[in-house]
Amino acid sequence: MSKSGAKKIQAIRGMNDLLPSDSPRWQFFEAKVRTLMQRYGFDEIRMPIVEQTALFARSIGEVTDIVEKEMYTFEDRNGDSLTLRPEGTASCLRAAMEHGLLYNQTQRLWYQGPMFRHERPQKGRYRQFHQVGVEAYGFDGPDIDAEVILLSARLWQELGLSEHVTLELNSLGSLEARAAYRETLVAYFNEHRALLDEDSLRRLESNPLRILDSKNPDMAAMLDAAPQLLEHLDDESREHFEALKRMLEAAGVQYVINPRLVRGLDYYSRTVFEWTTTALGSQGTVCAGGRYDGLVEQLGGKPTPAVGFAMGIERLILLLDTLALVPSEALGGSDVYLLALDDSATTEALTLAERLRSELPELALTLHCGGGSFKSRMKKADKSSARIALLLGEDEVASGSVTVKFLRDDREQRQINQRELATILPELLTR
RNA sequence: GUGGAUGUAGCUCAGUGGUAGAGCCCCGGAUUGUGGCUCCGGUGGUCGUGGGUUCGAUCCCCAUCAUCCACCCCA
Repeated sequence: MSKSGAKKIQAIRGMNDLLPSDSPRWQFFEAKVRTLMQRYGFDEIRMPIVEQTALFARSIGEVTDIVEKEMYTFEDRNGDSLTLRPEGTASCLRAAMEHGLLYNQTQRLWYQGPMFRHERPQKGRYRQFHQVGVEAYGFDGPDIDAEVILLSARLWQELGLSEHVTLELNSLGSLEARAAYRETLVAYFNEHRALLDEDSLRRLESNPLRILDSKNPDMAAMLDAAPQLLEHLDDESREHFEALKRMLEAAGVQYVINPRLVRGLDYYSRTVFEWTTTALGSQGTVCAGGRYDGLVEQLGGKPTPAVGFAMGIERLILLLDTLALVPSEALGGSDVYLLALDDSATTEALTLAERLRSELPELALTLHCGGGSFKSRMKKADKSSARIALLLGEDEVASGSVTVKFLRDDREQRQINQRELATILPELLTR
């Protein structure tokens, strides 16, 4: 509260602080992801948050909502148009191409970090949000499609989410087949123009496939009778899709074919998929991706097949939270709280803490700082997650010992020689 | 960009046209070196911001900002 009356500065709308009480679940999630990627042979890549605006315009599609109205775009001091990345696929591909990672070789990459889209925030949707992305380059068969889907399925399993998410699957066909289907569809919609709502009329120009996704009940019958994407696939895409389905079945992964699953970004072709949940309100997609075989060429590289997906970390954490799936032992905190009984032993407490940290590198020890009454020091020990409090008073200093008090178990406290602490403390903590 | 709801203590929320309260939290004490339970006391708010009506507004009116939810779109 300032007396000056100056306006409070707050965080930008839709950009959230991650508070100390939140970060343990993020770390829990991130640790799961990191080891999983390693187990599947995917290597981490890190890209800048800012790119040339043209990268996104050329990859995501000029007429998509993201590019048209959701990007944080600004001019650099030298007049270049720069953009805060709205997604990771384009950046990842740019980096891989720029450093020759696609030259005569395949790549399996993953990344994690903030993305930016200027949308109205709501539950599970923020202007700065975080994604984990997975991209595989140079594989054209359905095995890699299955592999990345299985990777995601295993993550749900490890997080305890399997029962709460559904895999939706579709194929968009080759870019040529998709373009042909698009014309058929536009012709159909034009025949039934009178039934289209305002949004759909707009999409008829921009992205007619998305009309299939409409939730408007008045259009349901007309949409049901519309030409089906899956019936207009080219033979190669059809075989690819059938093979993928067989592989998923062999691996025991359940899926639902959703012929209206289209994905919003222009670069997708063939396989597209989404993992959805009903537990998060209207932002039900927690992970989505697919194939984008044409994108490398579109960005000026040699034709290179590619497949990938991105998951929304906020949404997944929200889901873990609502389902109470973050184990309490993952919540971190200290093992031991070391306190001087009064100010006379402050220095001894400090040096003892340092000695223990040298002798027991695995130990999480919080040293009481800031004085206060003995009672308040004990209260802080209690508030901490520590199972053991180490007390250091005049008597202990005089005898070179420390009092060990158990804060969570019904055990007698005891006095231990400071020199024996490093060997005894780990035992006391495991029992 | 559109619609709806909500802004009172650090948090969760009551409340009234006569300048505010509870619970939790925090601090101190009951208990000179022993936390959690209990009891007592205390700190903390220009009632989102700006304007209007009024003798007087936290309350009524207008505007604005923010948050949440939904639409759109997306992870």
